[in-house]
Amino acid sequence: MKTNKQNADFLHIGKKLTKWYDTNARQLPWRQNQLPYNIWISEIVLQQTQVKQGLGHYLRFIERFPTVKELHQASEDDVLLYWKGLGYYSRAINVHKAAHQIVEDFGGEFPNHYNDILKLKGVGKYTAAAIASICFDEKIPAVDGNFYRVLSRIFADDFDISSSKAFQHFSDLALLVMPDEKPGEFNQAIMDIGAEICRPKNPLCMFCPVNEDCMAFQTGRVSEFPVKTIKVKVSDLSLKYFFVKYQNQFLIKQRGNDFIWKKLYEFPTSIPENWNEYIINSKIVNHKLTHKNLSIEINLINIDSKKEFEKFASDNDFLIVNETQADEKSFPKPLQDFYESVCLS
DNA sequence: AAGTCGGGGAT
DNA sequence: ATCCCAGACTT
Repeated sequence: MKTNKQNADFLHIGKKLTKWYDTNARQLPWRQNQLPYNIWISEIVLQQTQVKQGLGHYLRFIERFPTVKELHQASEDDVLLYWKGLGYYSRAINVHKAAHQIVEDFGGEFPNHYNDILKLKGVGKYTAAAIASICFDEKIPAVDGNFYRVLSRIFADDFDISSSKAFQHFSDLALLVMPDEKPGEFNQAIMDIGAEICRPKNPLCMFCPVNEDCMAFQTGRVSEFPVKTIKVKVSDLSLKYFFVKYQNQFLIKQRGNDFIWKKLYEFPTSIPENWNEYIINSKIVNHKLTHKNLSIEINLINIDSKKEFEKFASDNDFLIVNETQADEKSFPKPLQDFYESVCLS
C-alpha cells in the first residue's frame, strides 16, 4: 500500500456511498429483513449470478426450504432439484452440507461471527464478510467483482484483478473507504453501485454519488479500469447419449461429484451392440458453457422387450423412471430440454 | 498460484 | 463472438 493513500482520508467516499444506499437501495426480497438464513441463501444463489437470473430460484428455494430446519431435513436430490438450471451445482451440494453443519456443529443456530460463518461449506471470504456485515454488523469488506471494479476506478488503480493477489489488494483499499458504522449498508451500496451505475460497460457516471471523488472519471479513463490480463479459454467437448425408452419409461443415472454437472442425472452413454438397429432418431445439440463448447449427440431408441430393457438397466445400474418421476430429478439444461421435447411430442 | 465449475444477459 | 456476474474449491 502506498503511503500517500494510507495518510489521505477517503472515508468521506464510503460515507457518501452509504448515504446513497439509504435512498437508492434496490428493493430485494432478502432485504426485507436481515435473517442470516435468507441472506446466506441469497449470497450463495448470487455467486457468479446476476440478480435478474437468480431471483426466481431464490424465491422458490426459500418457499421450499424456509429455514435451516427444512433444508437440513431435505434430501440432497431435493436440494439439487431446486437448483436445476442455475449452474455451478456444487453450490447446491455445499449449501445442503452447510445446513447439516449448522445443526450438528452450531446447535441449529446460524453462526454469528465471521470466523464461524467461514467454516460453512461453500462460504468463502466474500460470502462470510457479506453475511457478517449485513446480519451481525461486523466491519469486514465483502470484496467481490463489484469491489474490484468500483475501487479500481475510484483510485484509477491498475492492479490486475485476475491476479491471485487482487483480493488482498482490494481488501486493503476497501478499508480506506469503509466507514466504521453500518458496514452492511456500505457493502450493499458497493453491490448496487457496481450493478447499476459502475457497470462493466457503459457506466452511468453522471448518476454516481462519488463521481467527484473518482480518479478514473475525473481523468476520463473509466474505460481503462479494471485491468484484467487473463482471458477465458474455451475448449470443445463432445458427448454422446442414448435416450432409451420402453413404453413410457426411460433410463437415467446420477453423475459423479467431479467434472461438469455435479450429481445431476443423465442418460446412458452407451448401449448393447445389438440395440443399434432400434435407434429411430439422432440429433446433435450444441450447448455453450463458460469454458466449453459442447456438442451433444442424443440418440432416441425404443426398446420393445421389457426383459432386455430391465436387464440392461439392472446390469448397468440405471434408474428406470417415468415422466413424473423424472420431474423430481435434476438434469443438465440441454438434457432437460431434450427430454421435455420428447415428452411433448 | 492456477484450473475448474453453468447458465443467462449485455454489448 | 466476448465478457461479466453478490466466488469457492481443488490441485
